[in-house]
Amino acid sequence: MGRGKIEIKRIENPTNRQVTYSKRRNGLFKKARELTVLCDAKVSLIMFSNTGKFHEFISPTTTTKNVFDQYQKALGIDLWKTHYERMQEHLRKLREKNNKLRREIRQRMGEDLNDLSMDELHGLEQRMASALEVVRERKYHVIKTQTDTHKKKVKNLEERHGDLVLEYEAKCEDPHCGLVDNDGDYESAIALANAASNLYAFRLHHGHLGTNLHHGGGFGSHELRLA
Amino acid sequence: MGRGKIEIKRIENPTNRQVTYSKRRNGLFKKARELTVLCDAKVSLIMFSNTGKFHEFISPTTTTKNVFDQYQKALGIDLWKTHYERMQEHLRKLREKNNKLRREIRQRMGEDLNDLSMDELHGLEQRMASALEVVRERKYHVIKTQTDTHKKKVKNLEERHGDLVLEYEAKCEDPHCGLVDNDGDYESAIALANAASNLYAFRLHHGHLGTNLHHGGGFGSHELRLA
DNA sequence: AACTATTTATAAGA
DNA sequence: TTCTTATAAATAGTT
Repeated sequence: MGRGKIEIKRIENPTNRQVTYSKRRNGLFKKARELTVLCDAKVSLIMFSNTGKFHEFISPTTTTKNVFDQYQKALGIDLWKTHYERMQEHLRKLREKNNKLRREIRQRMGEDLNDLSMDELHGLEQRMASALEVVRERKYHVIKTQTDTHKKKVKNLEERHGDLVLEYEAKCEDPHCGLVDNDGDYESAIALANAASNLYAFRLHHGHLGTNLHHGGGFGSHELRLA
Repeated sequence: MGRGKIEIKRIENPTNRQVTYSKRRNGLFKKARELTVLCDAKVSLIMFSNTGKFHEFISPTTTTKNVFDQYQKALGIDLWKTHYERMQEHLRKLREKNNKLRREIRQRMGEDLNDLSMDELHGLEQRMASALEVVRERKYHVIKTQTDTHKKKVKNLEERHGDLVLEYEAKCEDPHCGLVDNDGDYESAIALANAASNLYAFRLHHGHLGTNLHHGGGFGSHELRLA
């Protein structure tokens, strides 16, 4: 229909093709609209030109989603079925695993034991006992580490204290020491004395702790008290 | 285009409408096909007649699902978004919960303890210990129930045995008993004798078990051996 | 379903 | 793109 008849095959001239696309697209839309009105039908017409341009016609009495849902129902298929099903399967497996984990945990918390046979109970008990042992060992390790650190600090401080005391005594025996000779400054001597007495108190306090730690079984009793 | 011009409005005559629908539908399909070929375009044409009949045209170079995916991409929407999103959210939550459960269980199995503080370790230990106690009690309960059942069975059998023995002895003291009087049938006497001796063996065997169970501390030692 | 008189769509040109 | 117009195609009403 036009000045000349044309063969129905791809139009090679791009401009021509584009023009024809535009004209015929409008014709198609018009026909679709007419069909919708004349025959009370629902029409969905979606088009993509070869350049990717998108156009659509949808009957005013419906929506594209609606047509799609109806389309799938009419064909008895679900185009996103595999996608959904994979998700559902994933969900199902996760839920199952979750339930197993819950059960395991409940049993390890002392619940849900009624269904367990003697052997199962026995196995559970052994596993729990050995796990408990691991936890206790870990706790012991943490205590020991902390204590060792503490011990080192104390040792270090004691040494520094000893040095200070020696130094202090040396100073006192020194002929320059004492109130007779006031060449040294008074305040610094006071500070030194204070420092020494503070350190002594510190030594007493930590010495006590240290002694306790040196006795065998110290950790054991510690653990028992903490357990 | 036809013998007369028609107004574009719903055709009230159903037959007429149906005929027009059929004719124009074909025309639309033909035009869609021509557009596909001439302009190298992708066309999806879905139609539902007012009677619910479904027809579609789809360019041979694509699929309906494809057109729909492209359609959604072109519009930047996802018609099934909410559905998907709810599923994804569900999945995410389940996975999260799963991980928490795994961690809890691993810790109760004595793994993954390094990140735990002293207090956490202590709490875990206590929880595990008390759960272990529950499991042990349950096991004790199962043992006790089984043993009680057993005991009852033994008692029952012993009583029945006693009755049989009495009955048997009574029969032997009976004047009809013995080889002198052969009124009774020989085979049944043999059978009775066999039954009695079997029962005696049974009594000895189970009597031993029963004795063991009657002693105090039986359960305790039982438990220790099984633990 | 055909037929066909008419209307409508559109190819080519401007 | 849009308009024009000669011509091809579609189709309303009829058989």
